[in-house]
Amino acid sequence: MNVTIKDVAKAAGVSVATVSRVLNNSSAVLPTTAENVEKVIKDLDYSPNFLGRNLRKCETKNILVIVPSTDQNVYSQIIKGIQDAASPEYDVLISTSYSYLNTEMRLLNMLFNRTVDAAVLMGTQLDAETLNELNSRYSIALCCERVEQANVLTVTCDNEKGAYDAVSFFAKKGFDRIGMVTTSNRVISSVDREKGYMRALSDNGLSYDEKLIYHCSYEYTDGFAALDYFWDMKNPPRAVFCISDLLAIGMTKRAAERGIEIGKDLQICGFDNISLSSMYIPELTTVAQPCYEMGSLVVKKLLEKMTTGKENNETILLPHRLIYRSSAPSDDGLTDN
Amino acid sequence: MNVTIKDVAKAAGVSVATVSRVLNNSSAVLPTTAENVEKVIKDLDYSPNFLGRNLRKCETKNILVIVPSTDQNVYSQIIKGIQDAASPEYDVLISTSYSYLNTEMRLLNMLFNRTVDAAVLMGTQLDAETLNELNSRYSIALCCERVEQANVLTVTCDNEKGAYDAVSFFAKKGFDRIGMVTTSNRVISSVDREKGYMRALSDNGLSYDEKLIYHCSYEYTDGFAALDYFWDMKNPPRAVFCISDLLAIGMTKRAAERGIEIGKDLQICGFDNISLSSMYIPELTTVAQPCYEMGSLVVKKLLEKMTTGKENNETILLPHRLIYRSSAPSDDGLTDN
DNA sequence: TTGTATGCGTTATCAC
DNA sequence: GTGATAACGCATACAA
Repeated sequence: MNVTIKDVAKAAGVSVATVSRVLNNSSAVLPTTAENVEKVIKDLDYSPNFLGRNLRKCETKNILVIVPSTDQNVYSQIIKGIQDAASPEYDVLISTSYSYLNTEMRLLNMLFNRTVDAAVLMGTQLDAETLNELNSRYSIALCCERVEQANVLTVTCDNEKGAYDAVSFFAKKGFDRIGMVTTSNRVISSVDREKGYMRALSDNGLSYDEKLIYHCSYEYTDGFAALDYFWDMKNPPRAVFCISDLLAIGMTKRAAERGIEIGKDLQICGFDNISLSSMYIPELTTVAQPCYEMGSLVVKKLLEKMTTGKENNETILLPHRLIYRSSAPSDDGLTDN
Repeated sequence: MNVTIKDVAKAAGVSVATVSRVLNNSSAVLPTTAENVEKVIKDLDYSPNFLGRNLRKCETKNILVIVPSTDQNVYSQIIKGIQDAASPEYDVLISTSYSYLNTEMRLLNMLFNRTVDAAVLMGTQLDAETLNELNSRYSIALCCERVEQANVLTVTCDNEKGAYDAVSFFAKKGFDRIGMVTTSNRVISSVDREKGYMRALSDNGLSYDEKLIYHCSYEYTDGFAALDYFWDMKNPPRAVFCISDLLAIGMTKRAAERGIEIGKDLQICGFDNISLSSMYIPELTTVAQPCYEMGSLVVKKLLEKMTTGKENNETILLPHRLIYRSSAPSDDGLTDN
């Protein structure tokens, strides 16, 4: 077996209590004995077993972050914010659910069995009832994707307003037929972005045409079909708002294949500002989520909640930002709103 | 406090030992008592505290995976392979080091303090000596990036041969001046890829010209300067091999800005086959690493090592694949080698 | 300032 | 088939 606190105590000629004390520099220990113990610890290359410590203290200083995936999305940027806010007090453990409810449940076991003290759920598949039940017994928070009726600490951005701003921008630029690509899956962020689209149409005196809405899945390749759908209409929209950058990039890719020039023949705006959006050719105009801030804030609030013990189930909407790049018109001549 | 095994035992009118037995269905329990206990477990919504279990069993069934980052690289694809190979017996905990040695060391504490049973290190900053020391006391493995002199279980791909194939391809297509973009940082995969470049030149009767090598960092934006460097030469190379897709995409982006047509004026080949490489315009010719297989295999071998207790510090090179896309010539008229 | 003793929640060994 | 009970490694209340 490994070297334990007992071995250190024996070698140092003190009690385990004293060793424990120097480990946690909890109460006063004579400098000389402390020095001696530390020397032994180094000599024996002792490293405390946290299973014992955690069991005793009823805490692990681990935070679990469940993300659907880490490829081509906003999560890796959010994770950085989470990490920084948690460090150095807490370690952040990331796990991917691949959007499977079963996998997510299995990962949540780490919360139930005390492997972690808290969990941040991004794009959760859990329903409101389950979340509320969970929230009453464990420290959890949502990030990115809120859940309707869930009374759980949530940090996200104003998806409705983000979409509203993007679509209003197109309207103000003179486009009267504006398409939208959204998900068939009724994810709340998509629904919110659809609402923003609707409100922008209405506020700008544009009529709603259901043919201008294209429903599909999340994949980049779904953007191909979206482009074809719109461009093969009798009277194609000349501006399209996509509820995600990935779909927008899929459209752009397909447009290039068909010789359609994005930013000229067709204007496209995405949502998220994933790192890819500024790397692409052409660069993608998009609604930026404040990823780092979202990650940072959700952990800050969560830890606050854990230390104070005060209930806090607020939903915080962080401000988005419309980023003008080449896939859509510049913002010249428009006053800020 | 929470409901424990004791509470269940009391409520079920049996001993904690019996409850433990039904939990682990270790030894035979009367079906009727088992049924009863399970009912109580459900009623009390009991969930075993793994800190106790782990402490007792000296294992956590957790595997730590340390990655430099998850944005725009091969790691997210490798993680999927790791996850699948570990599941359902082990949980996979991912943590990002952002390539900081200090952070990596801090994360390795989870190994020392028994929060995890094993660790997979990707692109580690640790030196061979430290790794060997670690390997003698803990279950670790390297993936993606090997470390010279480190006698540790390693799964990666044949970087030298991958580069060799890419550069040979250019040579066979008639290019006699082939550039290379590599990292100033002496990372072993870069060094191996450079070696492959050299050997391909030599095997194809091409002379080495140090001016055709551009050294920079890892960032996508470093590709910009690389493009400028080559294109502003008196006699620019018409084919360039980049040791990473990200650098190749940076070059492509800058080329578009300058009106240089990649795949026509200039041929570019990357390395890695990150998901972005097939999404980009133009699509990137690249050397594909078998990411999923690498992740899957490293965990398989690691678990094998842990269960059998047999030492296994082999280095396994998985086969790469040259993927022909639009940023470089097609492979028409070339025989397979 | 330091040591002794107890308990955290669980599993495993031994009786019965 | 089941129940006591010791142990896992540690932190802490209490005694000294």
